Amino acid sequence: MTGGRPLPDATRRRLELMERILEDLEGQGRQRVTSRDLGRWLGATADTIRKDLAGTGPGNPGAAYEVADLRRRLELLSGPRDQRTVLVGLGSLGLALAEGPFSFVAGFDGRPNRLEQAELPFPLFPTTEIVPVCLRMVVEAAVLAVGATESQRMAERLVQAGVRRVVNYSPAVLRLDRHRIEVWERGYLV
Amino acid sequence: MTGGRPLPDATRRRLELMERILEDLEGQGRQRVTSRDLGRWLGATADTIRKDLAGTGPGNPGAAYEVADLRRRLELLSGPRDQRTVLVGLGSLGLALAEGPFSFVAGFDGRPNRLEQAELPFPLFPTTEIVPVCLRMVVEAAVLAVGATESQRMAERLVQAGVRRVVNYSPAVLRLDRHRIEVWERGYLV
DNA sequence: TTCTGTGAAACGGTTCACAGCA
DNA sequence: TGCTGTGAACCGTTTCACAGAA
Repeated sequence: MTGGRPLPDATRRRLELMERILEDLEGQGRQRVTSRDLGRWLGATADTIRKDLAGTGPGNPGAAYEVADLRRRLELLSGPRDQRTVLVGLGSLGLALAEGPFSFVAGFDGRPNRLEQAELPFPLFPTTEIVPVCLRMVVEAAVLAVGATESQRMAERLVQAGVRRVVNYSPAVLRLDRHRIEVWERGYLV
Repeated sequence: MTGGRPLPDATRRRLELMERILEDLEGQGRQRVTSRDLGRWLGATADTIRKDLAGTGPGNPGAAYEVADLRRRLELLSGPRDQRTVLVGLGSLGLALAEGPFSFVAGFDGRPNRLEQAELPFPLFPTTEIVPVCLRMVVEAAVLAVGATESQRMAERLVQAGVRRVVNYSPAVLRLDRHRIEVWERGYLV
């Protein structure tokens, strides 16, 4: 991957997960990983993993990959991972997600009392303000935690506001142009 | 797809989403959909959609697919969708998910007071009981809503109990054999 | 015209097979 | 022996091109 060769899609997905697995392994003090183990954890074969890593730098033939080393290689590829993300919906699910691993830059809810009562480390706005606020803040991603009846409308507003990625925790499927917007459906198992 | 021809993997994934989209469209009283629209909503081209549907039955060349009809076709393919699912972790996130679109057959938490206090429509057990309870109940899927430090251990217990699908809402990545277990990572955006 | 249906070609990704290093 | 690296074959999926129906 010396030049700016575009990573295959499937590879990119695996590499992103791999990065977090390596983080975890390093935190546990583990020094090496084989392509075989990585393959198991990523749902791929060892061959595929080695291909994914092809060109990112030399490994240790005969030994195994050095965790810290491998991590450094991937960091170069992945670039900055944090995205400016907003939370839409401050019900019990939304509030629970607010504590989670996301770091939100703003929150929205349609109910005025929610906006006053919630104690969150980011500014809150009514959902009618989604478009102007997201445009001003240059928001890239959104987490949707609203009811089934509102999700589609809220999602459309987010798209209108230039959001490129939506993680949908609402119980309804979103009908968005998935050629332009990346949608992750979260509500159901299947 | 007349015989029991195995559906391509990519196709199956799209069909599952499509089924829920059709449900929604029918609920809104919409009568027809084109392969082009479905493609947009599913992140594929119209060609691909038509190929996915190839052999499931006749469409209406010149007109478009009839929503109700298409839905009936897919139901035959998909079979029963509900799975026996358990919820692990009864913190704020777990409790919020308990209200959500899942229908759980049991819940687990490591803290005895949580088991007493929570008012949920399914039986609760300490996490030490995961293996026997899940085996007895023939559980197929689990939703993990515990902290980063516990998730790996809980996941391993679930696997030991025969669970085949884990939806991970914890902030840590799971290291499981994804050849055998289907894992959905939910914690992070990427 | 606008739609679906469908072989055939093209593409992308995985697996194979084997070379090379510890 | 156990590991990585990599061209080549293989296979699943998508795209193309066009036939046919409303």
